[in-house]
Amino acid sequence: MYMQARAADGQIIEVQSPDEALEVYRHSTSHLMALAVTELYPDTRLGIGPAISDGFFYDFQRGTSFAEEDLAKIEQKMRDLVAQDLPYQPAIVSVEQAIKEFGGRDEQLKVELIKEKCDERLSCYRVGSLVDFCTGPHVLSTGHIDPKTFKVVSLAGSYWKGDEKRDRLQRIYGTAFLTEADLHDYVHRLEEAKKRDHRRLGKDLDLFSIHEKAGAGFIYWHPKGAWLRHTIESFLREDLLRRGYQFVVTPHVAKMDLWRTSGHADYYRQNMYLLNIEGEEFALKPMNCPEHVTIFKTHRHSYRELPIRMAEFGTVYRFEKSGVLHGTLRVRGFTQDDAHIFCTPDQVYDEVLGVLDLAEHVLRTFGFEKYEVELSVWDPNQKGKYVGEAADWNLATATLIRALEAKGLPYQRMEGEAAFYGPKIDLKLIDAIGRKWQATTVQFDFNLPERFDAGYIGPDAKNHPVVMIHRAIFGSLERFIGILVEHYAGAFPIWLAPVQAAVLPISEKFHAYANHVKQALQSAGLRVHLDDRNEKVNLKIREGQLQKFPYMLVVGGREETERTVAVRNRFLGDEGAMPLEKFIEKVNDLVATKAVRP
RNA sequence: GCCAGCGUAGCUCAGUGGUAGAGCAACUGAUUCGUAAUCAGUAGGUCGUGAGUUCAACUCUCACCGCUGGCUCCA
Repeated sequence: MYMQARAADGQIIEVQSPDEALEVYRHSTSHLMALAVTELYPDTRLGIGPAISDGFFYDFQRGTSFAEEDLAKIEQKMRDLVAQDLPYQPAIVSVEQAIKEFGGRDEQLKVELIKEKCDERLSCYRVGSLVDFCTGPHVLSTGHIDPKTFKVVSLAGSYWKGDEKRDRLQRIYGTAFLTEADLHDYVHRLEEAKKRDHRRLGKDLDLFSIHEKAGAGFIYWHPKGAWLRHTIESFLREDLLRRGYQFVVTPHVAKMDLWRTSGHADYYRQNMYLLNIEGEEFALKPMNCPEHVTIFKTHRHSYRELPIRMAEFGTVYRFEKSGVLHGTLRVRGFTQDDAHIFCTPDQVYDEVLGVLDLAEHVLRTFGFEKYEVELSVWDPNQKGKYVGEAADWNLATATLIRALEAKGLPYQRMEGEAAFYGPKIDLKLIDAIGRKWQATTVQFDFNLPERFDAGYIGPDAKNHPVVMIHRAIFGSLERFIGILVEHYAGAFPIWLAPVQAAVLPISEKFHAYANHVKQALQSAGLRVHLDDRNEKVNLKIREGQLQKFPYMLVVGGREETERTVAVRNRFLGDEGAMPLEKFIEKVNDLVATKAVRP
């Protein structure tokens, strides 16, 4: 057993799993925080206060705002309350009693919640002066919470029930762990994540910049970042060609006519950059699909030509609310590795399987071995929300499931999470420190073929609506590169690294030979940097390590005489001298095999 | 967009109403060096932008822009 807890019926129970114990502990700590807050600020009303993956939060309603300096006071108050060892006392009461109790305390949000969730009876917990509507269980008393295991972390705004039309609440985040060591590890993980932050590394490694003057959410790729992009694009382009894709290129701007046909003018307008030139309306494209359908429609297609797999590195522009922008992970202009597969219903299964296969291969190449799969399906009770026939939806959903099962991919079914135009599969990458990132998506689109009247001629010589599958593997290059930076903490595999080797002459006397080495590597197709500053080799190495160059080649008198290079590996340190040709061979081999580590 | 915090030199950050500071980077010079920072000197800022209060604003007030953490949304 991991912990004793008090269940809602007053019984002492023994919590049987560490996960459950942690949840009880955090939930109890969130009540402790709510007690501290309501004692310090009696004009505060309660929202909800659950345990979450990194700790807990509690939402409060209060006329005045909490300030950052209040957090320390709250934390101190919590410690005082721990010292008082107040019991968590459950009670089972009727709905009428509860509404009277919470109504009397002017806790209107709790009253609303109780009316919504409960029929007859419900449980409440009292701790000190705080009474909360709660199913429990909780720790026995505040004395069972170790003051060294929790922290009040941050302040945020939130909405009641997550609805921006409802009351604005103030959320206070905290974290708690069962042991002091766990809390310490958590703080350490946060620091580690901070070191990997792609915004920090993007600046330090000179990959990209964003400019206030030019607009938030637009990325300027510097030479090193651009190399990454080109390398990633070339890799995918070659792979797609092998898999029977064709590439197209479409404009960044189109007349509103096109967006009216596609429906974007009605349903996506608030996200679009609109232009009015000489009285005519245009928009920057927020999606590539309408233009791809436009190309598809330039010919009549026989079923014999299908499937057509039409790919583009398509740059799209979407107005996003200022508060959501985040480095390269959430921007206003980005390039999707987009493709649309036009096919017949009986080709759908093979095509979906092909996309999953592609995703697996691509993601593995970039060092992502693990990912989570979500299948988003419609809500059959709300058929009015969706376009397309039930038969299409059922076929598409069944096909997605069949393909997932064939690949042996476990998945989570997300009821009612499908887009209005079709069901989809999303893959979430899990990076080196366990965080999840949305990347690959495979979506059916029942909307555009109908709106554009896109079809093919079947064996029966009749027109049939074409099946359209939208898919992206990286999602967007901006986001994917941001994820890659954080995944590798900037130390890219050598095939991706913007600088693959740096040549470090130990003094000016060896610049000639260093130049020779640089030329030789460059001629062999490698990306190389010559550090010919008048600095000590120690400094060059330090900076080279911080720049995460995969290899540094120290050259001095010995190397010049013996026509070698002294190889320093970014991870392993000094590897000793080797002939220049041998080094080139070694690196070319690592590049060709796309080795994740040298 | 909403809540809170923040915006000072290229970068990291001091500076609470009275003449703008440090370290690193840059530049100049010296040093010619063997696996994570050589030494010295020089230069660099309308303190995010615009209004207002004041004899006086980096500092106080308001608006706007941007950033950070969340909410909502999303590739």
